[in-house]
Amino acid sequence: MQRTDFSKMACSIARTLDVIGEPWSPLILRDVWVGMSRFEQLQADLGISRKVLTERLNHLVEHGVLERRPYDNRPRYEYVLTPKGTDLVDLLMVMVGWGDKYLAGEAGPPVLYRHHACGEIATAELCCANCGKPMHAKDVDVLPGPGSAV
Amino acid sequence: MQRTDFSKMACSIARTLDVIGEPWSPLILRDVWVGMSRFEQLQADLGISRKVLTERLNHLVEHGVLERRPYDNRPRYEYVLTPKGTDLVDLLMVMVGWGDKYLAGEAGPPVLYRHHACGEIATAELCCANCGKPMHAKDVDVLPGPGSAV
DNA sequence: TCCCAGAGTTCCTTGAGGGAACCCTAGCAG
DNA sequence: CTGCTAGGGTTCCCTCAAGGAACTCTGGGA
Repeated sequence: MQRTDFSKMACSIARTLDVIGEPWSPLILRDVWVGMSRFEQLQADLGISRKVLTERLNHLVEHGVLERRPYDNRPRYEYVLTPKGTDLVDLLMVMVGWGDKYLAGEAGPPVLYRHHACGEIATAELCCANCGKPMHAKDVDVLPGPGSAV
Repeated sequence: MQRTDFSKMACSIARTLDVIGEPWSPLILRDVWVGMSRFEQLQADLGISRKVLTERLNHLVEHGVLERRPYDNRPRYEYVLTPKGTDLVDLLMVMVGWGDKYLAGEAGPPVLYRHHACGEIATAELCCANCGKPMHAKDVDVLPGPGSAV
């Protein structure tokens, strides 16, 4: 939890950060995405403190990003992405794209994506949902919306 | 700075978080993006501690995301996005998209984007750079790449 | 000469992250 | 029916980063 509460700001970035902006949260999501779903697995893979892992998982469950579900008669649980959480993977894919481009170095990208639709190894790009053309920082004007603070 | 150093992990998400994963960093980037470039402006708009703002700006400049440039004969500086930083705005736009969808509430989205190419208010979507079709979590297989730790 | 604004720096206090040890709940083996 | 084990957490203490307020430094301008 940040010291300053971002959730009250009139900004979707700040509100998103309130959900997954804490340290480790995106990495937990990544692991769950690629199939690592149990407490012990996550703790061992990330090397995160058990206390912090507990806090993060609870926070993500509270916000509807993960679902905690039993997988045994014994008190055993696994964490899976909800639809809301699955949509957050978009964010991870964009982070991967930027990291691959600027930080991967000589070794090249650690993971690759094969796109089902075309069968090729490909990267993700931001496009306009309306016209389908590329949509980056320089391709848009920013305008105040209905939920603006002003 | 997180206690645990993410920059050594063989993961582009972790390495990206090492650059902009600290609290406030994405919000600083957002402000710079929409034209707020000076220390006093940022401090007043965000309500961030001056000490932390200094740390964050230095960190972002060191990593080549922002450039610190003088704008007066007096020792006055402004911060502007580098091309590397401009590419990070993609990440912000995806965060905005997710926040708008799940967290905006009744008031609606705080900001809107007008896409130059089509002139319409639009949202950003992730597409395959190869075939141009939508590319979300369920549309890809994840494969180990050349920079994989294994 | 004094005042001012921008851009930091210094100092103190509090509380979150790291790490290790501990606990609790089934199953199962003897 | 006792003890062992594994998963999934709690508890505790220590350190260091975030908050916040006060202070500094630089170069105009009145």
